[in-house]
Amino acid sequence: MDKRTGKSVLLFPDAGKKTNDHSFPKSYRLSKSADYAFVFARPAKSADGIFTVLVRPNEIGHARLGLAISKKNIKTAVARNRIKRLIRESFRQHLSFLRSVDIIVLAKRGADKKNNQTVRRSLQAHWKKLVG
RNA sequence: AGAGUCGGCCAGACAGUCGCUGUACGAUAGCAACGCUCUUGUACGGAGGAAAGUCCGGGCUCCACAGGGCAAGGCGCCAGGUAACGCCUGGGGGGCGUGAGCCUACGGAAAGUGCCACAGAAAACAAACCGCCCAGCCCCUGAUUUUCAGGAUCUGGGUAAGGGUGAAAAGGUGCGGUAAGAGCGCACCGCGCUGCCGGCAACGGCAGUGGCAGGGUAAACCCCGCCUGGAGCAAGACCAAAUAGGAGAGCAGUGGCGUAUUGCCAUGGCUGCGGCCCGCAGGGCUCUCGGGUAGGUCGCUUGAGCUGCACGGUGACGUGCCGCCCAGAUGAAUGGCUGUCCCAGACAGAACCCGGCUUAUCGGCCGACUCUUUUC
Repeated sequence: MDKRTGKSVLLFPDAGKKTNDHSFPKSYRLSKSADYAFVFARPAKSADGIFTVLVRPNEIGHARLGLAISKKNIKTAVARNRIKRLIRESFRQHLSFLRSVDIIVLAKRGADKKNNQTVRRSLQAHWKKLVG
């Protein structure tokens, strides 16, 4: 695989460098059922064969991420963990690009069959479509 | 060298970089009585052998509980280990394998009940299809008749050797015996009983004795012995906003009693209808209290713990001493990217904690042992 291809996929050339913008503390996650209900009520949607992404603007001033990876769609705990980690990582790297929105990512059946690069590209497309 | 058996161990590695999470020590800010929270720095920890299935056994928590019995469920050769077990260790019986070894729900069928397809005469207080043997009536054949010999049908009786059916048909093989047969008799094997010996025991060995009891099935009911109260960390304890609801207290004023302050009694308060009063309808505001929801804190990881050594034990394991702290998340951390290397990385993710069992699993390493072949 070409080294340049891997890096050029990122939206920001400085992604991967040490910047405060790329930390991902607990306050940047949806942690209450009320937060989830807020997004599910009036979401903007974006979907492909891997994920369904729901977005709703919030008043907090930064983006927050919530995950809904069902046991029904992805069987083993190991596969669910992998998908969640990839989503969080992509969210973290695009945090300065994402504005003040609450995001919920739902994984579809078969998402665990895709490799890491495919998953990353899918997520970038979702961020662009919903926020850009 | 090949094939195999048993036991133990590992679970891609390294580097750079960006993150997540816990603890410790700091820094900044906020609330400010210890302290708590936000952000942040440094250091050190951060999934498994099965974390899985949730099939057993415990700890822990709450509820229930005088004692005993019944029911229900589980377990089932013997001894030991253990907190406990359906687990483990050692031993015995049975089965498989040339062997190292492996498998084994392995108590009771002379307490009772049920079931046993098909085949077969018969599947259970035994019975007799084809047979074999004996006797009798009548008939046939042979030698002159009686008589005798042979044969056939039928009748009565004996028999369980042989045939055939079946997973299984009142032990097996052999010799004797008999009309034919039969443990009828004998020898060996099997079985039962008795005694002695070995063993804690299961059980084994030896000797004597009985001709020999009687189908299978108890992961069918059942009998015998032993065990079991129920629910689970969403257990349980604590803090506790908003809203609704509950309990209590107070709230302008007016009149009376009282020397007076205080106090006591009555009325009454707020909203709507109404100009006002009466009246009717409804309960206002403030504070306090308790229950309790969202949410939060604890439970939450120091434990039947791990390592090493010594001792006891065949072993499971136990005892003692030195040392160690080895995940604790909670919309849920342990990862992303880049590079290098190789034998190319399987199954798979902690959720209160332990002990087991079962199931999934790429490959590799170590030790002990067995069989076969070759060489010396």
